[in-house]
Parts: sequence; structure tokens; C-alpha cells
Amino acid sequence: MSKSGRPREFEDTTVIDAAMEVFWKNGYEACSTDDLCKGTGLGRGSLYNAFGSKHELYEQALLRYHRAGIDAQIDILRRPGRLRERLRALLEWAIREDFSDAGRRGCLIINAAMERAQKDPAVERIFKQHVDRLGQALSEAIEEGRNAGEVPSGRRTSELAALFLSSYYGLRVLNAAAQNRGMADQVAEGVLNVLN
Amino acid sequence: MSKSGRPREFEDTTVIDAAMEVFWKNGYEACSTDDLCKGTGLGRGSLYNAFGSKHELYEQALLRYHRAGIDAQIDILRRPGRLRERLRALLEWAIREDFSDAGRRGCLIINAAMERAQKDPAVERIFKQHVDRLGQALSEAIEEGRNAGEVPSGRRTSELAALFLSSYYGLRVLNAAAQNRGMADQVAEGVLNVLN
DNA sequence: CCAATTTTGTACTGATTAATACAAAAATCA
DNA sequence: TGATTTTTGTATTAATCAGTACAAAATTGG
Repeated sequence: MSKSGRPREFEDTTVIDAAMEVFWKNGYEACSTDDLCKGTGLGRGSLYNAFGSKHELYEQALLRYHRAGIDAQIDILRRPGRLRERLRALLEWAIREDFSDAGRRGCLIINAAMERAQKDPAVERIFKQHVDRLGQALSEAIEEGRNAGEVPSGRRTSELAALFLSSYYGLRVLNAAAQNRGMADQVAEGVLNVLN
Repeated sequence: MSKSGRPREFEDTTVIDAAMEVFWKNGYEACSTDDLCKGTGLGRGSLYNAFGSKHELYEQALLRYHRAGIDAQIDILRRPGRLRERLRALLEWAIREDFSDAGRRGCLIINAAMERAQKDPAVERIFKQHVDRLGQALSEAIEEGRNAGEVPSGRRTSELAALFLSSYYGLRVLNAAAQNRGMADQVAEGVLNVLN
């Protein structure tokens, strides 16, 4: 064991959460290491000593957001009840997020993917995993709904899942950029009526 | 009239197109005025003399992309034929764009909106206009399809248009970030089967 | 208490940023 | 031709960038 030395004055997860807020608000390129110091309350020495670089901290923030977010979404999809109500709950959760007072930040994973997936393998990997897991959970929910007779025949699960997935991401993009609550509600209505 | 002085050695539209490519590839924050000089072939003097600032050039590039893009999309939706085929043509056009050799740039308007709509009124305005006009054209096409008996009854036009719109933007986001051709085709299939 | 170790804050680095200053170049008009 | 005007390229600016150097501070083990 190494001699322990001066103890850290912060919790890693607390700092990562604070950094997440900074990246969420500004994006990666438009946020400086100084913004991160101010947002986390750490000095440069501590921040670089603990996390190595702006990019490593970004990865940790994204990963943490990804894990918490995907769990929340999957939980909603696995709650008891009819398929239609579970899908509605997911859409309403997203709309609530996108129109919250926190101010138009959208979904950090989508923001990051649009800004950086093309040139940042870590971002691409996390986004793909996020999409994969949500798609998987959607497929399972739809299968259950089918077994309960809640899915119109003649529609494949994979195709319905793809439709929901794209609508869901489209909804979140429209929400983040256009902030039109009426349109958001119409999207949700249109999506759910696919099950009629 | 002012005395004419030394004539410009470039065409404005050509330079804006070149700048568009630079912004498209890099985004706004991650591209420097030097990148723009190299991409357009102009020196700093010419560039600033003609366009004023990085941001003004960005606006012009976005506006030009917006106008050309929305016209192309609306043209596709107004072509003769059944509604289903017109929608398919639009989706296939988008997929072709997103998987072209030009390399994973996605839709410049969506990229710009995700990066900047929140803090840049010009970007927000252009994005909203883009969405509005595409939504309008979708509604008109759906109405025509309805009159031709191609739309299942019990579905409102506004709601179908919102569903197509969100799916369309979601598709483009998924394409840009995940580059999964199989998923793209499934989305298209799922969207079109809403008309069954 | 002291050597060893780690964290912390600050000062600093060289690179890059958007934008400007300005003189030379190239045109028009008288 | 020469006064006037605009464009062009280059040099330069002040600010900001991500990251580092390093000594003081704070801990543990002996």
C-alpha cells in the first residue's frame, strides 16, 4: 500500500456531477477548463491531478449521465401497466426533462453525440450503447404488449421499436432547439396512436 | 453611386458555400477563422471586409443551406405520386445524404441547432423556420394523401405530420451519430407502415 | 517529531483565438 | 495621368486556451 498523503477534499462523484452540469450547459468545445474549475469548485491542480484532462473528465461525466439516464428510461418502460401507458410515461418524462426550469439543456448524450460522435470514439461508443439499450428495452416492452394483445397485428416489433426510437430522439431534438410545447404534445399523441 | 475601387476577386456565394463546408465539418466553436480562410481561399482582410465577422459568415452559410435544403425537401414532397412514395423518397433522400461519401456530416441545420440554438437567436430562428416549413409541406402532402384515400381514417393530419417530423429528425440524428444503415432502413419502414 | 506521500493553489507556459491596423495593389472617374 | 475608393495580404493585438511546474499544505507511518 502507498502511504496515504494528504486526503482529497472532494468526492469524485460530486465533482463529476458538477462537471456534467458545465458540459451540459455549454457543450465540450465551448466550455473552458476554467469554467470547469469554477463549476466544480476545484483548483486546476486538483482537477488535473484527479482527472488528467478536460477530455477524461468529459468522458466520466458522459458515462455517469448515460448510466443514470438509461436506467431511468428503462425503469419507466418496465413499470407495470399497458404498453401504451408505459410509452406515454417515457415520452412525458422526456418532455418534462426538456421543458424543465433547468433551461433547455436537452439530453446530454444527444448533445454530445451531435457535437462530437463523428470525431470522438468515446462519445460515439457511449451514444451507440445508449441507443442500443433503449432500443432493446423498447423491443421487450413491445413484445410484452403484443402478448397482451395491445399491438395491432401486421407490424413487426423491430420496425415499431425503430419508429419509436427515432420519434423519441426527434422529439428531444425538436424540444431542445425549438421549445414548442404544443408540437411536443402532438408528437407524443401521434406516436402513441400508432398503437391504435 | 460610389466610385468602384478595386474589384473583388471572388464570388460571395462561392465563398459562402466553401465556408458552409467548413462549418458543416467542424461546427461553429470548433472551427477557427484560420480554417475559414483556408477553406475559402480568402485572406483575413478580404474575409472580414466582406462578411464582418465569423458569426455573420456563419449566419449566411446557415441561411444558404436552409434555403437550398428546404426547397429540395419540399420539392420531393410535392412530386406527383402516392403519399407513401413521396414520404419514402424524402426518407431515402435523407438517408442518402447521411451515408454519403462526404462523410457523416448530417444535416447542417440540425447540427447548428443542437450546438447553438439555445444561445444563438439567429440559429434558433433559422431552425424553427426550417421545421415549420417542412411541417407545413408534410401536412399538405398528408392532406392530399387523405383526399386520395391513402391515409387510414381516425388519424388527424396534424398528429401524423408531427409523428413524421419527429421521426425524420430522429432518423437524421441517429444516422449522424450512430451510422447504422440497418437501423436507418428499419426506421424508414416503420414510418411508412404507419400509413397501412 | 520527521520522512514520505499526496493534494492543493498559484504562477506560468506556448499555442491559438477572433479581430484589427495598415500599407500596397488594383480598379474607376475626371 | 492622378485623385479617389475598395480590396487584399500581412503584421499585430489582447484575450483566452489546455495543460504544466512547483512549492506550500496536509496527511500517514515510523
